[in-house]
Amino acid sequence: MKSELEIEQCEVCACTPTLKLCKYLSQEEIFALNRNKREVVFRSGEIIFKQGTVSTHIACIRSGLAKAFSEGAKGKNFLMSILTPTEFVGGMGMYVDDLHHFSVAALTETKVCLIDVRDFKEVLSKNNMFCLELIKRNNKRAIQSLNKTMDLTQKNMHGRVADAILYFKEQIFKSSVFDLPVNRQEFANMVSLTKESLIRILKEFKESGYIIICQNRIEVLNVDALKKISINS
Amino acid sequence: MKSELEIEQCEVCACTPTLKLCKYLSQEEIFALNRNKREVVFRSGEIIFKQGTVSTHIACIRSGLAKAFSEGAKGKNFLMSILTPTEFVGGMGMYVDDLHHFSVAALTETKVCLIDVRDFKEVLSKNNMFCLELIKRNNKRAIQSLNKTMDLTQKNMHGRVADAILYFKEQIFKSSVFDLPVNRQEFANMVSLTKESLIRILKEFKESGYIIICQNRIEVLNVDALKKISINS
DNA sequence: CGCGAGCTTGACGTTGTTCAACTAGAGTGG
DNA sequence: CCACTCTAGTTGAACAACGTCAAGCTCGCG
Repeated sequence: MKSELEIEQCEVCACTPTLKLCKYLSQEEIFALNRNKREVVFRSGEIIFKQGTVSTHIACIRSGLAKAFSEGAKGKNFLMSILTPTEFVGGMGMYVDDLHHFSVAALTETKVCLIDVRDFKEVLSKNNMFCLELIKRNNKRAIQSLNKTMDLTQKNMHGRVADAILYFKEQIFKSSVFDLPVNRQEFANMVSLTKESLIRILKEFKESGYIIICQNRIEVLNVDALKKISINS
Repeated sequence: MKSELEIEQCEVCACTPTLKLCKYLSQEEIFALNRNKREVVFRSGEIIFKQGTVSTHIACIRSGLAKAFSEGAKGKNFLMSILTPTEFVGGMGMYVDDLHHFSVAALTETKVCLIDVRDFKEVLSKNNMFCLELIKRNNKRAIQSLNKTMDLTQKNMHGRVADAILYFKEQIFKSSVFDLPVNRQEFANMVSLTKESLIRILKEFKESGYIIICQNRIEVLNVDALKKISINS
């Protein structure tokens, strides 16, 4: 059984201001989402959702970092996004085939809340504002996804790598210095490159003085140069 | 004023079985959607929605063919999909920024119903099942979009062109013989290639006996070969 | 100390683009 | 009816971008 305190924390999880999905939920509905909820800690590297399996839960990242990635043919993976705390994930197959269409794995030790998709659907079916919030969130993701597809298909290597560095700096870590949570191969998978090409470009950026890179630590020195490369590529 | 007959037709437009978005709408709600609806015919080439403009309407394709395309930097366009009758389009910016995030243009003479997005939102805000149907449809599109991104970033030219031919054959025209509704440049934009590369590959497929191509008419002779190319690329 | 995984580098090969030239067909005006 | 032009399509040669392969490196760890 969960203690009162744990339920309190879980409300925070489901209703954090940055997510806003749940701002219109009643106490009763929050309780419904919490009913079968499991709080689980995944170690670095562990799979949270596996592409192709039945989607029984929605996950909310409580702490740590995770990656969402699509497993393509011949082991070619595409890293779609880095998931940070308070992000929801899962549910792309909801009302379609109830399958996971991509995989999610922990990049660091990651605590997630797993909400039963049936509870989620029940609240959706009764709370209209909750539906509208979900539509809004899905639309935001669709826009991002379209932009990413445009970038991947139209920009050259340099532009894509610059974009990824800026993504880590501005979206994920909100700091000019950060430790990459992915290895070179995974980084390359983010920008649809081979690891060799990625390494060469990181080296170029380093030699041009745009970044300092030492092991997995990156410091961005010249944001403007990277943005210029991103735009002109 | 619309005649009774026109309203009848419009109900068909909004509630056609293949769309299913409206199967849970009451007469009153259908009337609400129809209230400010405009039925408009666009000539081939005309813009229906322009990327970056305010999204005031949802369009439903009644007849003809249209293309949804994202306008990238330096005039590089990406043709996202061909829209056929009963498809809904627009609304990606709904509840986000109310802008169009891609353009839509008629490929042939195309009749569309333009539904005021405020009416659409009003029905959404009152009809839960309608919301759920929209979520379902958006999820389907998200899955397709993800698959397309994977194809574009991981398959080689031959695979992408084979996919596009099969897309026309199986999804759009449901026939082995069809007239391309796009020119070579637009076809190339679908598969993220230059028109020269596309032309060379079509020629190869022709010389291999997989297709007959004469002007804009394509006949698919060897589906299995194309599917094999698609998978192995 | 040796081992192994991830990282880095260089040489080379392939893929796909660019550029320029040419062709075919459709419209246009004399 | 014939030039003329304009656009879309096609082709080839040169080129750039990116991937592949193989080798060597680094560093943590047993």
